[in-house]
Amino acid sequence: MRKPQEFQLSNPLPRQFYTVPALQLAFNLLGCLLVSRIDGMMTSGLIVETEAYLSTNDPGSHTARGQTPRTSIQWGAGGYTYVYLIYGMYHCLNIVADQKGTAGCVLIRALEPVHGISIMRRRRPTAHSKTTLTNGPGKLTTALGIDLHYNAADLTDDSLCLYKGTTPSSDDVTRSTRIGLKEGIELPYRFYLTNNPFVSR
DNA sequence: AAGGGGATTGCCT
DNA sequence: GGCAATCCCCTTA
Repeated sequence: MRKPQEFQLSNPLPRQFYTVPALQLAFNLLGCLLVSRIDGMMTSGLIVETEAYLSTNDPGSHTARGQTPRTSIQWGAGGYTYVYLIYGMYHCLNIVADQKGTAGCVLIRALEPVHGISIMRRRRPTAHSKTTLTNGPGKLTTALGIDLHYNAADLTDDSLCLYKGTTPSSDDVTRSTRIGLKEGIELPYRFYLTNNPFVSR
């Protein structure tokens, strides 16, 4: 478990970090520190689980049937958020990948809490352990205070941004199929830190 | 431990 | 009008 003071919180990751293909970004995001400065409260966590959603040849992606108002942010440059409401009550945070003109994004599925753990507990009173605070895509957005207001946010600003955290070696990363989809279930586009206790179930 | 059902709403056909 | 990249609670073993 990493302590908050171990992390350098100047110089958010730059645009060029994000303007790479979604599969590459999904891998590179593991170990990065995601910081939220929302409603005057700072919370953060290390990214331990991601899923890539591609622009084409990916029936599981929201962009599979072309551009719609909701998904239009994905055709812009990488480094913006794509936040959507799911099942009427939860939000999912994605990070747009690739250059302008190409869709593709990475779903953040789980975090290891670092900063503002007491704030996260207040936002998620049903979580009765540190693990269940952020071990799922809907849980972590609630814990960090992210909703539709933070769709299309620029991650090079600082209300939501990323910092260099730990850099896992490829030996520490497991690749598998994605979770919860009806289509594209056979594609191995999920990445997580092997044996990390904060990965979703 | 595992599985089923209900909650709830913006977006797309 | 019918989903949907989820979570939580309740039941059964």
